[in-house]
Amino acid sequence: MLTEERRKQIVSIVNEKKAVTVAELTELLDSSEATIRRDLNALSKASLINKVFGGATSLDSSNIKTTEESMQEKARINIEEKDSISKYAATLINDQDFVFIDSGTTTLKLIDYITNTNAKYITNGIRHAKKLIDKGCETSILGGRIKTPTEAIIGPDCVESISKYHFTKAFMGTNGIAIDAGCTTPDVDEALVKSVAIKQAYITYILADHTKFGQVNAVTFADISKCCIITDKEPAKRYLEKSIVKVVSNNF
Amino acid sequence: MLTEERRKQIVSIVNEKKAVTVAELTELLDSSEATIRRDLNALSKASLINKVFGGATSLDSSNIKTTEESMQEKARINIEEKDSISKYAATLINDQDFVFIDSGTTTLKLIDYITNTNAKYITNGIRHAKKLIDKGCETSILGGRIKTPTEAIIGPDCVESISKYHFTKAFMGTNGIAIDAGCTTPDVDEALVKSVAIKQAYITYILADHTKFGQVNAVTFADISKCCIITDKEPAKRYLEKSIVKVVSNNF
DNA sequence: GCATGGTCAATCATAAATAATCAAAAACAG
DNA sequence: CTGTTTTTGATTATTTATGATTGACCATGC
Repeated sequence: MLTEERRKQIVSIVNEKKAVTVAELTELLDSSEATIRRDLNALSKASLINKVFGGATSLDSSNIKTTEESMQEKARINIEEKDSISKYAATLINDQDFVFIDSGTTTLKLIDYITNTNAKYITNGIRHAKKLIDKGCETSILGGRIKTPTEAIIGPDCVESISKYHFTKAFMGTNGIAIDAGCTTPDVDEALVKSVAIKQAYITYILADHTKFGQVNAVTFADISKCCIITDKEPAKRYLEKSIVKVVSNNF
Repeated sequence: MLTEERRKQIVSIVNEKKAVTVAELTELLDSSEATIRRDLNALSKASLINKVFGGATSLDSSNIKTTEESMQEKARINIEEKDSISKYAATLINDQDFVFIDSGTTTLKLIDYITNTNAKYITNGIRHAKKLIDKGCETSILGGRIKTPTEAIIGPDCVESISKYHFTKAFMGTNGIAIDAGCTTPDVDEALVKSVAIKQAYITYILADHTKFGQVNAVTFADISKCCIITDKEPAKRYLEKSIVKVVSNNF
């Protein structure tokens, strides 16, 4: 088999399986370990695959895996709940919508379930933008300083440019929801961006699993009376009185 | 058999089988290896097939010249050259620099070699931003519409926000460099962003391997007299007279 | 501590592919 | 028919790809 032909096959296999070991490739392509290793080195150098210990992974999945600890750990918590919340939220997007997607893990999950490619999307998350593009959505990104470790775009430039847009729908994550404090987050700059985005949106959806209720963080970015909350378990009655709450069953 | 006739047959065979070895062709066309090789060289030069070690592959699977090649496919061309160019360019970044990094594959490679985390960076490439962040650099991103398939951020928002910045250094990729046409790219929107970025930069470096010289694309974004060109092979003398050219040896 | 199993880069010899060169054969113009 | 050009096949040295081997490295378990 031609070298180039084999390498193309490796790229296909890696992209399809997302992750593959050297041993699997030697088996599939009937080559020696040394050859496969050389191929992986070459393909990695050409930025066509991501070489890891023991094999290779596709570039897409690697982008997600390079996330810093904090985000990874966060994502592990309440996966089931976040999944159904995201799945439901995605159904709310219609054609012609101009959608703002906030940075954060819940909203990142939301993008996985988005099927509408007729709507237009704008986000302040680097990874969110990349994911939307990969799905074939018409995507814009806000400009500004990138904050580590959440990889959210923040700062005066960001706030200024949001003000020019008018969203039909905004999907926001939050660190806490409380009656008086409203929606809160620990970072001042992120809070500012969120609050301006909400101001520019016709409808705002807050995606929050049940653990977020009662939590209060440093800065408030939204009053709960002005948002629709999408969650997985019915919260205390006082929340239902003050805000519009949609409860999504776990097996939605 | 006529030479031309045989060559046409080779093209058909290659296109049909997608990949074929020299040995197979000698068998099928009843010619010597030397003849087949000569044919492959000629057909490759005429851009009718893709010559690889051991045989040939069809063009359609690897590169379509009609549209802009996707980022992935571009990345595998001239790896060594791009490597040494990027490596050198990275050494030009000092503390206190405010650096603009253009979207594109060469500049993406550049980021791999960046060691200075004291400088501040701003880019219009999604992947570029992510990579800079992962390296621990203070990074900003321009806002605007994201263009597929290059994943560059473009549009009026983008142009407007660049104008507020003043870069000490700008690193730009290009599709072509010519004496009269200057630096050119096939996309109008990308060209606009590039030209504004250059205007806001104190020094502009154009990263271009030797294959880019003499190429002209649809839109000009820079005059070569106003940029420093970093390349891998000494170009024609007329370029040296009109612009500042730094030639980086292959094993830099 | 030591051994073990797995991965990996470096090295080597072998095999294959290639470019360069040359001479013979074919096509062609005068 | 003669001299020239083109094409071809064979031969050569050079380059490239490959598989096997070695020792290094690291985590795991004894």
